[in-house]
Amino acid sequence: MKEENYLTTERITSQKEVILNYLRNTKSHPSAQKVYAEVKKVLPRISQGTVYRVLSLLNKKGEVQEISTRDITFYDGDMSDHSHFICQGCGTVFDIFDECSRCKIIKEKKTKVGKINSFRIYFYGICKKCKKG
Amino acid sequence: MKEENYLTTERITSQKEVILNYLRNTKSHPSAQKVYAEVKKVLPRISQGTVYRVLSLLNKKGEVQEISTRDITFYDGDMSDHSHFICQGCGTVFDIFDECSRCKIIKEKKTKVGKINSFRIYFYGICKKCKKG
DNA sequence: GTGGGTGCAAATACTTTGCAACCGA
DNA sequence: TCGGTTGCAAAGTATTTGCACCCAC
Repeated sequence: MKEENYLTTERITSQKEVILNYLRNTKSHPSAQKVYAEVKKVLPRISQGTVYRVLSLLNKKGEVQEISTRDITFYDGDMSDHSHFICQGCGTVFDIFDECSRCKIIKEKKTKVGKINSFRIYFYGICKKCKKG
Repeated sequence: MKEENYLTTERITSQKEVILNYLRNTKSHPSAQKVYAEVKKVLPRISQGTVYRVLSLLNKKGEVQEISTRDITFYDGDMSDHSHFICQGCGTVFDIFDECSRCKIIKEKKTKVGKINSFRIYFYGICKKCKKG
């Protein structure tokens, strides 16, 4: 009758280290496929399955965050307090460090959804570049 | 040399009408699969492809809106000004009519992303129910 | 040595698309 | 009639998973 995380010790492997290191040192928001391609340069034998499993694990641990768009899930190694703007045209993810005080209040107060201690804010729209073209 | 929407007239079909009617008259946020299942009760011969195509069309025309989560894209026939809260635990989409004045300002002013006339706001977190369980 | 992690490949699941038939204007 | 739309089925794509082997502790 094993519960989640019951009596298990997480093991540190080079795969995890390389993936986390890559996400911490990029300012882009790579997809799992992109992470796979990049990490493969360092660890040629790594598999897609491992990349997806490690990314999921890191997300659950709060070491990285997932940014899910219509088609692809992107990953961000920057866990500082910021929001994201996702362009519905080209799918690009932009960081928004411009903090919203009203949203800060919502974060700490009751909402119709219930009491929420922390959540992420996403903006969906059309970016400057796509608006032109 | 046909451009997008160049010299084409949109045709009104029962498929479109039934799908739009269904989305306008539900307060839930059904997935394409759910729309397919429900509409099939009225139009037994409708196909998944048609449902996806019509939903995509209605979204482009601004008659309904897509709400994309990690796994599934949901559809909302309510185009009034409101935001969404998406539970990362159970995937449920909640409406948030609690307007954020600061975000309203961002909507109309320049941001680091560029000048944005309209966009949607999404909150990702854990809902009350999932927090308990 | 033990059991969590990994590589590999097959399987999922949602969504898209090619094509011939269909039908609204 | 004309060409946008549909049904059907196959294909596409991101992601997940079963399993035997591997290796960090």
